[in-house]
Amino acid sequence: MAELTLRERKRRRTRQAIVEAAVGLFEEHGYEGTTVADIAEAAEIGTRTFFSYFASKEELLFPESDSRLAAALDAIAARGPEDRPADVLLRALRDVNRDSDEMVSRMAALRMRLVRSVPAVRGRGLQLQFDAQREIARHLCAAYPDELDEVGAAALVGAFVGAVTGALDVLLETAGDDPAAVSRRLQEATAAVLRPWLRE
Amino acid sequence: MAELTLRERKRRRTRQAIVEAAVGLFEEHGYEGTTVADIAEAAEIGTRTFFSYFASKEELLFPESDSRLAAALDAIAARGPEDRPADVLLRALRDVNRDSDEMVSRMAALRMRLVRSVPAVRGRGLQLQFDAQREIARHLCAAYPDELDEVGAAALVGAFVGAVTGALDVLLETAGDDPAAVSRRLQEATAAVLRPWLRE
DNA sequence: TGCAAATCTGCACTGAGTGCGGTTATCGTC
DNA sequence: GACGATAACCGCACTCAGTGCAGATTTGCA
Repeated sequence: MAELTLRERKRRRTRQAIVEAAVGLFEEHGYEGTTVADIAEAAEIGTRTFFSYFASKEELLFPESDSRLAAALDAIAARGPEDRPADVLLRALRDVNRDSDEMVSRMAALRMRLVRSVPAVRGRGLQLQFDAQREIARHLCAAYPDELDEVGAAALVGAFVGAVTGALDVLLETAGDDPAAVSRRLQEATAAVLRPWLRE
Repeated sequence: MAELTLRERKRRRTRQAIVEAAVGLFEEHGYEGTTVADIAEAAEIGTRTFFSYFASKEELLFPESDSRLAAALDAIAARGPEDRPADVLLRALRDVNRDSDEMVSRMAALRMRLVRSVPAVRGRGLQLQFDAQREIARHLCAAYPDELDEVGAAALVGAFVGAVTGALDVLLETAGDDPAAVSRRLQEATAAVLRPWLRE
Protein backbone atom coordinates (compact mmCIF):
# COMPACT_ATOMS: atom_id res chain seq x y z
CA MET A 1 0.00 0.00 0.00
CA ALA A 2 2.56 2.48 1.08
CA GLU A 3 4.46 2.01 -2.13
CA LEU A 4 7.14 4.40 -1.06
CA THR A 5 10.69 3.88 -2.10
CA LEU A 6 13.36 4.24 0.53
CA ARG A 7 14.48 7.47 -1.05
CA GLU A 8 11.05 8.99 -0.68
CA ARG A 9 10.60 7.82 2.87
CA LYS A 10 13.93 9.26 3.83
CA ARG A 11 13.15 12.49 2.09
CA ARG A 12 9.87 12.82 3.92
CA ARG A 13 11.50 12.09 7.22
CA THR A 14 14.10 14.76 6.59
CA ARG A 15 11.47 17.23 5.51
CA GLN A 16 9.52 16.56 8.65
CA ALA A 17 12.66 16.97 10.73
CA ILE A 18 13.29 20.35 9.16
CA VAL A 19 9.76 21.51 9.87
CA GLU A 20 9.88 20.34 13.46
CA ALA A 21 13.25 21.91 14.05
CA ALA A 22 12.06 25.16 12.54
CA VAL A 23 8.83 25.28 14.53
CA GLY A 24 10.71 24.70 17.75
CA LEU A 25 13.28 27.35 16.98
CA PHE A 26 10.69 29.86 15.83
CA GLU A 27 8.77 29.38 19.04
CA GLU A 28 11.89 29.80 21.08
CA HIS A 29 13.71 32.64 19.31
CA GLY A 30 11.14 34.08 16.95
CA TYR A 31 11.10 33.97 13.18
CA GLU A 32 13.66 36.64 12.54
CA GLY A 33 15.80 35.45 15.42
CA THR A 34 16.23 32.09 13.74
CA THR A 35 18.55 31.72 10.77
CA VAL A 36 18.33 29.06 8.12
CA ALA A 37 21.70 27.87 9.33
CA ASP A 38 20.21 27.34 12.79
CA ILE A 39 17.37 25.30 11.36
CA ALA A 40 19.70 23.22 9.24
CA GLU A 41 21.94 22.50 12.17
CA ALA A 42 19.01 21.49 14.36
CA ALA A 43 17.70 19.23 11.61
CA GLU A 44 21.18 17.80 11.11
CA ILE A 45 21.53 18.73 7.49
CA GLY A 46 23.78 21.11 5.62
CA THR A 47 22.61 24.66 5.20
CA ARG A 48 22.69 24.16 1.47
CA THR A 49 20.41 21.15 1.70
CA PHE A 50 17.69 23.20 3.35
CA PHE A 51 17.12 24.97 0.07
CA SER A 52 16.60 21.72 -1.76
CA TYR A 53 13.59 21.13 0.48
CA PHE A 54 12.20 24.66 0.69
CA ALA A 55 12.77 27.43 -1.76
CA SER A 56 12.90 29.98 1.02
CA LYS A 57 12.56 30.42 4.72
CA GLU A 58 8.94 31.55 4.35
CA GLU A 59 8.01 28.56 2.23
CA LEU A 60 8.46 26.46 5.31
CA LEU A 61 5.37 28.01 6.83
CA PHE A 62 3.02 27.44 3.90
CA PRO A 63 3.33 23.79 2.99
CA GLU A 64 -0.32 22.84 2.60
CA SER A 65 -1.72 25.94 0.96
CA ASP A 66 -2.47 23.69 -1.98
CA SER A 67 -4.78 21.52 0.06
CA ARG A 68 -6.92 24.48 1.10
CA LEU A 69 -7.21 25.55 -2.48
CA ALA A 70 -8.17 22.02 -3.45
CA ALA A 71 -10.92 22.02 -0.83
CA ALA A 72 -12.38 25.16 -2.31
CA LEU A 73 -12.25 23.79 -5.83
CA ASP A 74 -13.93 20.59 -4.63
CA ALA A 75 -16.76 22.62 -3.19
CA ILE A 76 -17.28 24.26 -6.57
CA ALA A 77 -17.18 20.95 -8.37
CA ALA A 78 -19.71 19.46 -5.94
CA ARG A 79 -22.23 22.27 -6.34
CA GLY A 80 -25.91 21.42 -6.40
CA PRO A 81 -28.24 22.44 -9.22
CA GLU A 82 -30.01 24.95 -7.01
CA ASP A 83 -26.88 26.71 -5.88
CA ARG A 84 -26.14 30.24 -6.95
CA PRO A 85 -22.45 31.23 -7.27
CA ALA A 86 -22.63 32.99 -3.93
CA ASP A 87 -23.98 29.87 -2.23
CA VAL A 88 -21.16 27.79 -3.64
CA LEU A 89 -18.57 30.27 -2.53
CA LEU A 90 -19.93 30.48 0.96
CA ARG A 91 -19.86 26.71 1.29
CA ALA A 92 -16.34 26.64 -0.15
CA LEU A 93 -15.16 29.12 2.44
CA ARG A 94 -16.81 27.10 5.20
CA ASP A 95 -15.18 23.92 3.98
CA VAL A 96 -11.80 25.56 3.91
CA ASN A 97 -12.28 26.81 7.43
CA ARG A 98 -13.53 23.46 8.60
CA ASP A 99 -10.42 21.85 7.25
CA SER A 100 -8.47 24.32 9.26
CA ASP A 101 -9.89 22.87 12.42
CA GLU A 102 -6.52 21.28 12.27
CA MET A 103 -5.85 24.79 13.48
CA VAL A 104 -5.17 23.08 16.74
CA SER A 105 -1.84 22.03 15.33
CA ARG A 106 1.25 23.81 16.52
CA MET A 107 2.28 24.60 13.00
CA ALA A 108 -0.97 26.29 12.05
CA ALA A 109 -1.11 28.32 15.23
CA LEU A 110 2.46 29.41 14.78
CA ARG A 111 1.85 30.36 11.19
CA MET A 112 -1.14 32.45 12.13
CA ARG A 113 0.86 34.26 14.77
CA LEU A 114 3.75 34.90 12.40
CA VAL A 115 1.52 36.07 9.57
CA ARG A 116 0.25 38.73 11.91
CA SER A 117 3.58 39.78 13.35
CA VAL A 118 6.27 39.36 10.69
CA PRO A 119 5.92 41.53 7.60
CA ALA A 120 7.75 39.16 5.30
CA VAL A 121 5.51 36.30 6.31
CA ARG A 122 2.36 38.37 5.93
CA GLY A 123 3.42 39.44 2.48
CA ARG A 124 3.97 35.86 1.44
CA GLY A 125 0.68 34.74 2.94
CA LEU A 126 -1.31 37.44 1.21
CA GLN A 127 0.36 36.60 -2.03
CA LEU A 128 -0.53 32.93 -1.79
CA GLN A 129 -4.07 33.82 -0.88
CA PHE A 130 -4.36 36.12 -3.82
CA ASP A 131 -3.11 33.46 -6.20
CA ALA A 132 -5.58 30.97 -4.76
CA GLN A 133 -8.35 33.51 -5.21
CA ARG A 134 -7.56 33.83 -8.86
CA GLU A 135 -7.68 30.10 -9.30
CA ILE A 136 -11.00 29.82 -7.51
CA ALA A 137 -12.41 32.58 -9.66
CA ARG A 138 -11.34 30.77 -12.79
CA HIS A 139 -13.15 27.62 -11.72
CA LEU A 140 -16.23 29.47 -10.56
CA CYS A 141 -16.41 31.26 -13.87
CA ALA A 142 -16.18 27.93 -15.68
CA ALA A 143 -18.94 26.52 -13.49
CA TYR A 144 -21.34 29.38 -14.26
CA PRO A 145 -20.55 30.42 -17.81
CA ASP A 146 -23.95 32.04 -18.28
CA GLU A 147 -23.95 34.19 -15.17
CA LEU A 148 -20.35 35.18 -14.67
CA ASP A 149 -17.62 36.49 -16.88
CA GLU A 150 -14.03 36.33 -15.75
CA VAL A 151 -14.00 39.79 -14.32
CA GLY A 152 -17.27 39.32 -12.49
CA ALA A 153 -16.14 36.03 -11.02
CA ALA A 154 -12.89 37.57 -9.81
CA ALA A 155 -14.80 40.43 -8.22
CA LEU A 156 -17.19 38.06 -6.49
CA VAL A 157 -14.47 35.81 -5.13
CA GLY A 158 -12.44 38.84 -4.12
CA ALA A 159 -15.38 40.22 -2.20
CA PHE A 160 -16.00 37.00 -0.31
CA VAL A 161 -12.40 36.28 0.50
CA GLY A 162 -11.79 39.90 1.38
CA ALA A 163 -14.70 39.91 3.79
CA VAL A 164 -13.50 36.78 5.54
CA THR A 165 -9.91 37.94 5.69
CA GLY A 166 -10.77 41.38 6.96
CA ALA A 167 -13.09 40.05 9.62
CA LEU A 168 -10.63 37.40 10.72
CA ASP A 169 -7.89 39.96 11.05
CA VAL A 170 -9.85 42.10 13.47
CA LEU A 171 -11.22 39.09 15.29
CA LEU A 172 -7.81 37.69 16.02
CA GLU A 173 -6.71 41.06 17.25
CA THR A 174 -9.54 41.55 19.69
CA ALA A 175 -10.80 38.12 20.62
CA GLY A 176 -8.91 35.67 22.74
CA ASP A 177 -7.42 32.52 21.38
CA ASP A 178 -10.48 30.34 21.71
CA PRO A 179 -10.73 28.88 18.22
CA ALA A 180 -14.37 27.91 18.56
CA ALA A 181 -15.43 31.41 19.53
CA VAL A 182 -13.39 32.94 16.75
CA SER A 183 -14.88 30.56 14.26
CA ARG A 184 -18.40 31.32 15.42
CA ARG A 185 -18.00 35.07 15.35
CA LEU A 186 -16.36 34.83 11.96
CA GLN A 187 -19.39 32.98 10.62
CA GLU A 188 -21.69 35.59 12.10
CA ALA A 189 -19.80 38.56 10.76
CA THR A 190 -19.33 37.25 7.26
CA ALA A 191 -22.91 36.05 7.11
CA ALA A 192 -24.06 39.54 8.08
CA VAL A 193 -21.94 41.22 5.46
CA LEU A 194 -22.74 38.76 2.72
CA ARG A 195 -26.46 38.56 3.50
CA PRO A 196 -27.46 40.85 0.63
CA TRP A 197 -26.22 38.18 -1.74
CA LEU A 198 -27.73 35.16 -0.18
CA ARG A 199 -31.36 36.20 0.01
CA GLU A 200 -32.89 37.39 -3.13
CA MET B 1 5.78 80.53 0.61
CA ALA B 2 7.99 77.61 -0.17
CA GLU B 3 9.50 77.90 3.27
CA LEU B 4 11.88 75.06 2.61
CA THR B 5 15.27 75.05 4.14
CA LEU B 6 18.22 74.31 1.93
CA ARG B 7 18.63 70.97 3.60
CA GLU B 8 15.11 69.94 2.74
CA ARG B 9 15.33 71.15 -0.83
CA LYS B 10 18.52 69.25 -1.31
CA ARG B 11 17.06 66.16 0.26
CA ARG B 12 14.04 66.27 -2.01
CA ARG B 13 16.18 66.72 -5.03
CA THR B 14 18.28 63.72 -4.08
CA ARG B 15 15.20 61.65 -3.38
CA GLN B 16 13.81 62.55 -6.76
CA ALA B 17 17.10 61.67 -8.40
CA ILE B 18 17.02 58.27 -6.77
CA VAL B 19 13.49 57.60 -7.95
CA GLU B 20 14.24 58.69 -11.48
CA ALA B 21 17.40 56.66 -11.64
CA ALA B 22 15.58 53.63 -10.31
CA VAL B 23 12.66 53.94 -12.70
CA GLY B 24 15.02 54.19 -15.63
CA LEU B 25 17.06 51.23 -14.55
CA PHE B 26 14.01 49.11 -13.75
CA GLU B 27 12.62 49.81 -17.20
CA GLU B 28 15.90 48.93 -18.79
CA HIS B 29 17.04 45.90 -16.81
CA GLY B 30 13.99 44.87 -14.83
CA TYR B 31 13.49 45.03 -11.10
CA GLU B 32 15.53 42.04 -10.15
CA GLY B 33 18.19 42.86 -12.69
CA THR B 34 18.84 46.15 -10.96
CA THR B 35 20.78 46.25 -7.71
CA VAL B 36 20.60 48.94 -5.10
CA ALA B 37 24.23 49.64 -5.84
CA ASP B 38 23.31 50.31 -9.48
CA ILE B 39 20.61 52.76 -8.43
CA ALA B 40 22.92 54.53 -6.00
CA GLU B 41 25.59 54.88 -8.61
CA ALA B 42 23.16 56.24 -11.18
CA ALA B 43 21.84 58.72 -8.61
CA GLU B 44 25.40 59.64 -7.65
CA ILE B 45 25.14 58.75 -4.01
CA GLY B 46 26.76 56.12 -1.86
CA THR B 47 25.04 52.78 -1.61
CA ARG B 48 24.69 53.31 2.08
CA THR B 49 22.89 56.59 1.56
CA PHE B 50 20.15 54.92 -0.44
CA PHE B 51 18.93 53.30 2.73
CA SER B 52 18.62 56.62 4.49
CA TYR B 53 16.03 57.58 1.87
CA PHE B 54 14.21 54.29 1.46
CA ALA B 55 14.06 51.49 3.96
CA SER B 56 14.20 48.89 1.22
CA LYS B 57 14.30 48.47 -2.51
CA GLU B 58 10.55 47.86 -2.63
CA GLU B 59 9.76 50.97 -0.63
CA LEU B 60 10.91 52.95 -3.62
CA LEU B 61 7.86 51.82 -5.53
CA PHE B 62 5.24 52.75 -2.95
CA PRO B 63 5.95 56.34 -1.97
CA GLU B 64 2.46 57.81 -2.05
CA SER B 65 0.43 54.96 -0.66
CA ASP B 66 -0.37 57.31 2.19
CA SER B 67 -2.10 59.77 -0.09
CA ARG B 68 -4.46 57.13 -1.43
CA LEU B 69 -5.36 56.13 2.08
CA ALA B 70 -5.95 59.78 2.94
CA ALA B 71 -8.31 60.13 -0.01
CA ALA B 72 -10.37 57.23 1.25
CA LEU B 73 -10.50 58.61 4.76
CA ASP B 74 -11.55 62.00 3.40
CA ALA B 75 -14.44 60.39 1.59
CA ILE B 76 -15.60 58.87 4.85
CA ALA B 77 -15.27 62.15 6.68
CA ALA B 78 -17.22 63.95 3.95
CA ARG B 79 -20.16 61.54 4.01
CA GLY B 80 -23.65 62.90 3.60
CA PRO B 81 -26.43 62.25 6.10
CA GLU B 82 -28.23 59.96 3.65
CA ASP B 83 -25.23 57.79 2.94
CA ARG B 84 -25.17 54.19 4.07
CA PRO B 85 -21.74 52.67 4.83
CA ALA B 86 -21.73 50.94 1.48
CA ASP B 87 -22.39 54.20 -0.35
CA VAL B 88 -19.53 55.88 1.42
CA LEU B 89 -17.18 53.05 0.63
CA LEU B 90 -18.09 53.02 -3.01
CA ARG B 91 -17.44 56.72 -3.28
CA ALA B 92 -14.18 56.31 -1.41
CA LEU B 93 -13.01 53.68 -3.84
CA ARG B 94 -14.00 55.88 -6.76
CA ASP B 95 -12.11 58.80 -5.32
CA VAL B 96 -9.04 56.70 -4.83
CA ASN B 97 -9.21 55.53 -8.40
CA ARG B 98 -9.81 59.01 -9.67
CA ASP B 99 -6.70 60.18 -7.90
CA SER B 100 -4.87 57.44 -9.67
CA ASP B 101 -5.64 59.06 -12.98
CA GLU B 102 -2.10 60.13 -12.38
CA MET B 103 -1.82 56.54 -13.54
CA VAL B 104 -0.48 58.08 -16.68
CA SER B 105 2.76 58.66 -14.86
CA ARG B 106 5.69 56.45 -15.66
CA MET B 107 6.14 55.56 -12.04
CA ALA B 108 2.59 54.35 -11.51
CA ALA B 109 2.57 52.34 -14.71
CA LEU B 110 5.87 50.76 -13.81
CA ARG B 111 4.65 49.95 -10.34
CA MET B 112 1.56 48.28 -11.68
CA ARG B 113 3.61 46.18 -14.04
CA LEU B 114 6.04 45.15 -11.31
CA VAL B 115 3.31 44.35 -8.82
CA ARG B 116 2.00 41.88 -11.32
CA SER B 117 5.30 40.35 -12.30
CA VAL B 118 7.65 40.42 -9.32
CA PRO B 119 6.59 38.35 -6.30
CA ALA B 120 8.43 40.46 -3.77
CA VAL B 121 6.76 43.61 -5.05
CA ARG B 122 3.34 42.01 -5.13
CA GLY B 123 3.77 40.84 -1.56
CA ARG B 124 4.68 44.31 -0.43
CA GLY B 125 1.82 45.87 -2.34
CA LEU B 126 -0.75 43.50 -0.90
CA GLN B 127 0.59 44.14 2.54
CA LEU B 128 0.26 47.89 2.22
CA GLN B 129 -3.22 47.50 0.83
CA PHE B 130 -4.21 45.29 3.69
CA ASP B 131 -2.92 47.77 6.24
CA ALA B 132 -4.80 50.57 4.52
CA GLN B 133 -7.93 48.45 4.58
CA ARG B 134 -7.68 48.06 8.29
CA GLU B 135 -7.33 51.78 8.74
CA ILE B 136 -10.33 52.50 6.54
CA ALA B 137 -12.38 49.98 8.48
CA ARG B 138 -11.47 51.67 11.74
CA HIS B 139 -12.68 55.01 10.48
CA LEU B 140 -15.81 53.59 8.91
CA CYS B 141 -16.65 51.90 12.14
CA ALA B 142 -16.21 55.17 14.01
CA ALA B 143 -18.44 56.93 11.50
CA TYR B 144 -21.29 54.43 11.92
CA PRO B 145 -21.12 53.34 15.55
CA ASP B 146 -24.75 52.19 15.55
CA GLU B 147 -24.63 50.04 12.47
CA LEU B 148 -21.15 48.57 12.41
CA ASP B 149 -18.94 46.92 14.93
CA GLU B 150 -15.25 46.56 14.27
CA VAL B 151 -15.53 43.11 12.82
CA GLY B 152 -18.44 44.01 10.59
CA ALA B 153 -16.68 47.10 9.31
CA ALA B 154 -13.56 45.10 8.52
CA ALA B 155 -15.62 42.52 6.68
CA LEU B 156 -17.42 45.19 4.66
CA VAL B 157 -14.27 47.02 3.70
CA GLY B 158 -12.56 43.74 2.92
CA ALA B 159 -15.39 42.75 0.62
CA PHE B 160 -15.31 46.02 -1.30
CA VAL B 161 -11.56 46.22 -1.63
CA GLY B 162 -11.35 42.53 -2.45
CA ALA B 163 -13.90 42.91 -5.22
CA VAL B 164 -12.06 45.82 -6.77
CA THR B 165 -8.67 44.17 -6.47
CA GLY B 166 -9.84 40.87 -7.88
CA ALA B 167 -11.58 42.50 -10.80
CA LEU B 168 -8.66 44.77 -11.54
CA ASP B 169 -6.28 41.85 -11.54
CA VAL B 170 -8.19 39.98 -14.21
CA LEU B 171 -8.88 43.13 -16.17
CA LEU B 172 -5.25 44.04 -16.43
CA GLU B 173 -4.47 40.53 -17.54
CA THR B 174 -6.99 40.41 -20.33
CA ALA B 175 -7.64 43.98 -21.39
CA GLY B 176 -5.17 46.12 -23.21
CA ASP B 177 -3.44 49.05 -21.65
CA ASP B 178 -6.10 51.63 -22.35
CA PRO B 179 -6.60 53.14 -18.89
CA ALA B 180 -9.99 54.61 -19.71
CA ALA B 181 -11.39 51.29 -20.84
CA VAL B 182 -9.96 49.49 -17.83
CA SER B 183 -11.41 52.09 -15.53
CA ARG B 184 -14.83 51.84 -17.14
CA ARG B 185 -14.97 48.06 -17.06
CA LEU B 186 -13.77 48.10 -13.49
CA GLN B 187 -16.64 50.36 -12.53
CA GLU B 188 -19.09 48.11 -14.31
CA ALA B 189 -17.83 44.91 -12.78
CA THR B 190 -17.64 46.18 -9.23
CA ALA B 191 -20.99 47.87 -9.52
CA ALA B 192 -22.48 44.57 -10.67
CA VAL B 193 -20.97 42.63 -7.81
CA LEU B 194 -21.79 45.19 -5.18
CA ARG B 195 -25.30 45.92 -6.42
CA PRO B 196 -26.98 43.84 -3.72
CA TRP B 197 -25.69 46.34 -1.19
CA LEU B 198 -26.54 49.52 -2.90
CA ARG B 199 -30.25 49.02 -3.56
CA GLU B 200 -32.30 48.13 -0.59
C1' DT C 1 32.34 83.25 13.05
C1' DG C 2 31.46 79.16 15.47
C1' DC C 3 28.99 75.44 17.44
C1' DA C 4 25.28 71.86 17.14
C1' DA C 5 22.75 68.93 14.34
C1' DA C 6 21.83 66.56 10.24
C1' DT C 7 23.71 64.24 6.34
C1' DC C 8 26.83 61.49 3.63
C1' DT C 9 29.62 57.65 3.08
C1' DG C 10 32.99 53.85 3.54
C1' DC C 11 33.78 49.64 5.96
C1' DA C 12 32.86 45.56 7.94
C1' DC C 13 29.30 42.64 8.98
C1' DT C 14 24.96 39.32 8.86
C1' DG C 15 21.70 36.54 6.54
C1' DA C 16 19.12 34.80 2.47
C1' DG C 17 19.70 32.54 -1.56
C1' DT C 18 22.36 30.48 -5.93
C1' DG C 19 25.69 27.89 -8.92
C1' DC C 20 29.06 24.51 -9.15
C1' DG C 21 31.29 20.37 -8.39
C1' DG C 22 32.56 16.42 -5.88
C1' DT C 23 30.95 12.72 -2.84
C1' DT C 24 27.73 9.41 -1.22
C1' DA C 25 23.51 6.78 -1.13
C1' DT C 26 19.75 4.60 -3.59
C1' DC C 27 17.58 2.33 -7.63
C1' DG C 28 16.77 -0.87 -11.26
C1' DT C 29 18.93 -4.31 -13.83
C1' DC C 30 21.79 -8.14 -14.97
C1' DG D 1 25.47 -9.51 -5.25
C1' DA D 2 27.76 -6.36 -8.55
C1' DC D 3 27.17 -2.18 -11.50
C1' DG D 4 26.07 1.84 -13.96
C1' DA D 5 22.62 5.57 -13.74
C1' DT D 6 20.40 8.77 -10.97
C1' DA D 7 19.24 11.47 -7.12
C1' DA D 8 20.46 13.45 -2.81
C1' DC D 9 23.79 15.70 0.04
C1' DC D 10 26.76 19.38 1.13
C1' DG D 11 30.86 22.45 1.21
C1' DC D 12 32.62 26.53 -1.03
C1' DA D 13 32.62 30.73 -3.03
C1' DC D 14 29.66 34.03 -4.58
C1' DT D 15 25.83 37.98 -5.04
C1' DC D 16 22.69 40.98 -3.04
C1' DA D 17 19.80 43.32 0.59
C1' DG D 18 20.18 45.50 4.64
C1' DT D 19 22.47 47.23 9.34
C1' DG D 20 25.67 49.42 12.76
C1' DC D 21 29.26 52.33 13.39
C1' DA D 22 32.30 56.04 13.07
C1' DG D 23 34.44 59.73 10.80
C1' DA D 24 34.14 63.49 7.52
C1' DT D 25 31.27 67.14 5.53
C1' DT D 26 27.54 70.25 5.15
C1' DT D 27 23.87 73.14 6.85
C1' DG D 28 21.25 75.78 10.38
C1' DC D 29 21.24 79.18 13.56
C1' DA D 30 22.76 82.33 17.04
